Amino acid sequence: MRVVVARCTVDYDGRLTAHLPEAIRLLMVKADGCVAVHADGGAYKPLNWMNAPNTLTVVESDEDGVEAVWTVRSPKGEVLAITVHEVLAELDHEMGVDPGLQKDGVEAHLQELLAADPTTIADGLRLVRREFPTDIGPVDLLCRDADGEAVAVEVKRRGEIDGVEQLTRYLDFLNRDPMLRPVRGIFVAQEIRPQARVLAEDRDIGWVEVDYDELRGIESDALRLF
Amino acid sequence: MRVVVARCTVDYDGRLTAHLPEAIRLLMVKADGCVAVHADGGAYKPLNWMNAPNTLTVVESDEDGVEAVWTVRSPKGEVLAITVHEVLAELDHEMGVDPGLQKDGVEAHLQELLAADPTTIADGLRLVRREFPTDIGPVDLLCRDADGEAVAVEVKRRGEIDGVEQLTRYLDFLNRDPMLRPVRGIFVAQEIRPQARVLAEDRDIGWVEVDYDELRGIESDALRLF
DNA sequence: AGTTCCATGTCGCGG
DNA sequence: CCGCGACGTGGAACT
Repeated sequence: MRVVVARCTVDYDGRLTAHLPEAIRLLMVKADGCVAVHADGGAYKPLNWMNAPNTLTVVESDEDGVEAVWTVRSPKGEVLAITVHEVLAELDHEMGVDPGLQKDGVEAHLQELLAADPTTIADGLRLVRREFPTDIGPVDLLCRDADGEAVAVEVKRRGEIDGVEQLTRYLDFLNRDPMLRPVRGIFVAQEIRPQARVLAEDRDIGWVEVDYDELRGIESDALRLF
Repeated sequence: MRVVVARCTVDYDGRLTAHLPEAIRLLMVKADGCVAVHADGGAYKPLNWMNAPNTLTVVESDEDGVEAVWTVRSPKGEVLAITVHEVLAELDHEMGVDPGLQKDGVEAHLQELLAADPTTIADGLRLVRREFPTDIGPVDLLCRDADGEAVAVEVKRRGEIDGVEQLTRYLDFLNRDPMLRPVRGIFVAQEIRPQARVLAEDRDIGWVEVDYDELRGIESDALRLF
C-alpha cells in the first residue's frame, strides 16, 4: 500500500461529475489498484475514489505548479484525475494478504438461530421454510402456529418502519394463496423502534424483540445435550 | 491526519461483534478523531472503523509482543480495540479544512427533462406542476392526460420498490382531493427492477423506462430549432 | 452475468 | 434528535 500526502486538485467524471479544488489531502493506493482521496475528516469515506479494476497512470509534469498528474481509468469509462501540485509526505509498505474479518451478529445469523427454534418467537411455532419465495422476494421464515395457521416472519437486526412495510407486502401476496390463507405476520428484531411497533400493531402484525446473546446461549445448551 | 502501518489485531464490539487476527494493516486517524483500519485491498472501505464522535486512548504496554493498545469508544457504547504488536511505518501531517466536494448529479436533471416534455412519458400528457406539494411531500410531476384526468408521476434514477411505495402514498392522498380525483400514477425511471414492476402493476400503477441520453438528445434537438 | 437484498451502510435534509 | 430518501451506494449470495 502506498500513501501520499499532497496538495492536489481532483476531478471525477463517471457516474457523476465532481471537482475538488486545491487542498492538502491524503492519497491512498492499495495493492489491488484502487485509489482513494481522503480529507482529514468526514468518517471513513473518501472524498473521491476509484475501485478495482482500473489502471493508474502517473505522468510527471514540467508545468509550473504541477508535479504530476495521476489518471485512473475504469473499464466502464470512468475517469479520476488527480493533479498533484506538491508532495508533502509519503509512505510505502508491503502488507500481504489480510486473513479477513470474522463477523458475528448480522441478520443472517439471527435468522439461522430463529429458524433452528421458532418457539423463541412464539410458543407452538413450527418452521415450514426459510427464505420462502414470493413474486416480490423471499419471506425470511414461513411457519405454522399451534392451530396449523400460516405465519410469515420478517427478521431484522434493527426493526424499523420499512421492515414493517416489507412484511406487509409479503402478507398481501401470501394471503392470495388459498393453500396458505389466512397468513398472519410477526416482525422480529433485536430492537424495534417505537414507530415500527405502532405501525405493526396498526396493521395487526405482531412484533417480538429477541436477545441475540440469549439465543446463542440456547443454541449452545441444545448442542451440549449431544 | 496520522497514518500508521502496524502489525496488529483488532476487536470491535458495538452494532455487531467482529475480530481481526494479527496481520499488517494501515491505521488512519483523522483530525475529527475517527479511526479506520485498512487492509491492502477491498476497495475504499476499511475492515473496521469508528466514526466521530469518539475518544481515542493509547496505552503503551510492557507486555511481550504488544507495543500499545488503542481503545476507541463512542458515546453509544461501541468499542474498537486495536492491539498494536509492532509499528512498521508512520506518517503525521496537518492538512487543514477541506474546501469540499462539488457534485453535479443526474437525478434533478432527469426530472427537468421530463417536465419539459411529459409526452416522453405518455402520449398526450401535459404538465400541471412540478414538485406539486402535498402534506406528505412533493409529487415530482402532476400532469393531466389527453382525457383531462390527473396523473401523478414519480421520477427516479433507478426504480425500486420504495419508489412504488412512495407513489402509492401520494396517490392515496391525492385521491382524497375532489378537484383531482381520480388520479392515476406513473412510475418513471431509467431502469425499473422486476420486483418494482410487479408491485406497480399489482397496484394499477403504470411504469415507464426512459433513456437519459435520448431525452438529452431530444432536448438538444429542440434547442437547435431556435 | 444478472438480480436481489444486506449494511457497523454513510450522508444530507427537513420536521 | 428522529425520520426519510439518495447514494458514483458497495458487497454477497443466489439464479
